[in-house]
Amino acid sequence: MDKKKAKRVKAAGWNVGNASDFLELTPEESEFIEFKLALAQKVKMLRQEKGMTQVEMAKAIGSSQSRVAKLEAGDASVSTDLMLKSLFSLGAKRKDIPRGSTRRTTRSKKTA
Amino acid sequence: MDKKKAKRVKAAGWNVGNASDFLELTPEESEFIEFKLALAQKVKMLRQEKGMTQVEMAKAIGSSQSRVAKLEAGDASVSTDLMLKSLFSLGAKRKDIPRGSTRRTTRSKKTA
DNA sequence: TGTCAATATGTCACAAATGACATATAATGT
DNA sequence: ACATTATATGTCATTTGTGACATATTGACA
Repeated sequence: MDKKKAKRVKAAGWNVGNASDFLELTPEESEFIEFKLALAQKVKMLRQEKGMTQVEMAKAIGSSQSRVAKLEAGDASVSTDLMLKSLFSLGAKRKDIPRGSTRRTTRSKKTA
Repeated sequence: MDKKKAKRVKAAGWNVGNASDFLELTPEESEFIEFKLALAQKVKMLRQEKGMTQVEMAKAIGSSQSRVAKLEAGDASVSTDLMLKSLFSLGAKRKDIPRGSTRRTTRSKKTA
């Protein structure tokens, strides 16, 4: 069924328990998760654009490299608060907050 | 100096310590706070549009009336996560997330 | 006036997120 | 191959947010 989405979410590090659990996601849950994933991507993008390392980024927001890594991976243990603080600390404004749907930038694995 | 902003923030329930502390807010801190205030307003607006009470709203997001009240008041003890969950549970989509600046809807007090 | 529903405010035990740290795994250059 | 730097993953003690509850305030309607 909605395997595509399941894979997207799972791939981004969300612990959705098991596949059938996942399919129980309400629309608002999906909306929320996708928003967080979009935030995560944006943070990673902006940081790289600025040529910063995760360590530098961490220092900028008073956190640690490991947390930044989890943040960018879209880990469920990271709050939107931290993501937004990161975004803003990268110079983003309110209007830069992602609204469109989560875009896959990677070229999809090579069907090994 | 920036008294207008100070009043706006303070009025919304942010504990900014004292006025001089407040003036030390970095641009990203301001951006973050204003975003949260905009979220709070939007939640209140949508809920009222739907003719829901805070109690109903609370049940919808698995929380309590008091927390919803604090949320809508822009209380600093409420996370953006809860605000976003509320927004989405009210049927908002990602594109409904506020981007513009915080608008005062009230007609400004009548100069006592 | 009193009553009733909605909202606001304060507190607290519990749960969730945090930064820090260790360590593993890329990635890049020599 | 070996360094070196960047990023990923896992764990944990402390901090922060949470729902629940009591209670106060507000507003509307008789």
